[in-house]
Amino acid sequence: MLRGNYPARVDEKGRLKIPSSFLSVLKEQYGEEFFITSLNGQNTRIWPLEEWKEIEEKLADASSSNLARKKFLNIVNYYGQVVKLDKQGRLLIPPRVRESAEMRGEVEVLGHLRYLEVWNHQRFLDEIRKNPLTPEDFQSLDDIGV
Amino acid sequence: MLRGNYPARVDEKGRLKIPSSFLSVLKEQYGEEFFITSLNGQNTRIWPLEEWKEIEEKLADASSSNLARKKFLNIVNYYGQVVKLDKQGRLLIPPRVRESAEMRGEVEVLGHLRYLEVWNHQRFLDEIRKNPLTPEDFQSLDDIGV
DNA sequence: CGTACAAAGTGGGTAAAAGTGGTAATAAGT
DNA sequence: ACTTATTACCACTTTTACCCACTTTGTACG
Repeated sequence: MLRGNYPARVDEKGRLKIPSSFLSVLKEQYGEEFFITSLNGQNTRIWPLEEWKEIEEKLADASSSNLARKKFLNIVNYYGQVVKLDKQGRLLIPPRVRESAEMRGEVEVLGHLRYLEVWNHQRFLDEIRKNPLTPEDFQSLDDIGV
Repeated sequence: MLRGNYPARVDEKGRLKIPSSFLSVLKEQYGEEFFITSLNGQNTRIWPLEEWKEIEEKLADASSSNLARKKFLNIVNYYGQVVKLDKQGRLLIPPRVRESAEMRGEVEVLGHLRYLEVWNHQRFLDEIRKNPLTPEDFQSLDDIGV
């Protein structure tokens, strides 16, 4: 499982070094292949290919007339590419995502259990400042039992 | 399986270079022949001929009075042609499709597991801009289990 | 507290592959 | 038979993936 947050950087060639704490888990539990995409152009999602295949299967089962499904596939497919790790444990961020999600320089790599989410550092800061946890959120979390 | 998106271009002769990541899969898993058509005149579908034959068989089983089947065959046959890869891994887009789906200059080649979908770059952008994922969509995807 | 060793992270060069455009040859149509 | 259109082939340019080497950071031990 992928947890926590590690800073990292994307070099000029668009390569993202996966922090070694994530890397060891990923290599061991999954393979060397990943599906890199974005749901909104704001940040990047990195799924181990195996996890992504499961999602594909679930989507295949859903009605093909489901509008949300169609949109989701369009967007995710638009940004997405299958990428392999290089020997130094880096992933090449596809150009589309790189540009749209501003994947250069300092970034944050967040573990979301089955996938990683990558944010431009500055954008991430702005985001959490704009959206602090509200009393309603705490209520909602409380309901779940957290 | 065909996944993700690679930009490509259609040259003045109407030839589409299949991005090499797709090409290797296609050549290996299928042959050199493809059925190129469109379902709506807006974008292009490229089926490996083998996959297309399977679809034809399914259609053959369906009742010949089925109206949807009739319409589908009409449209698909109107646009469709069988095309072979050239030595450089390019496919000549049939003129009708080329014109109707605006297959010139920059295009997006999207992997849909068993076939490819090709969009005019600008048209595709307009499409996803018009249809962003809403909170309701996320709810709906959540229901599917994604 | 400092030094040395190991691990993690960074940068860049190069060979191979991918992409592009053009030309020649063949076929088709008038 | 000549012109035009189509298909196949060839050669050049650009890009990318891979590999190697250096730098920095963290850690352990003297």
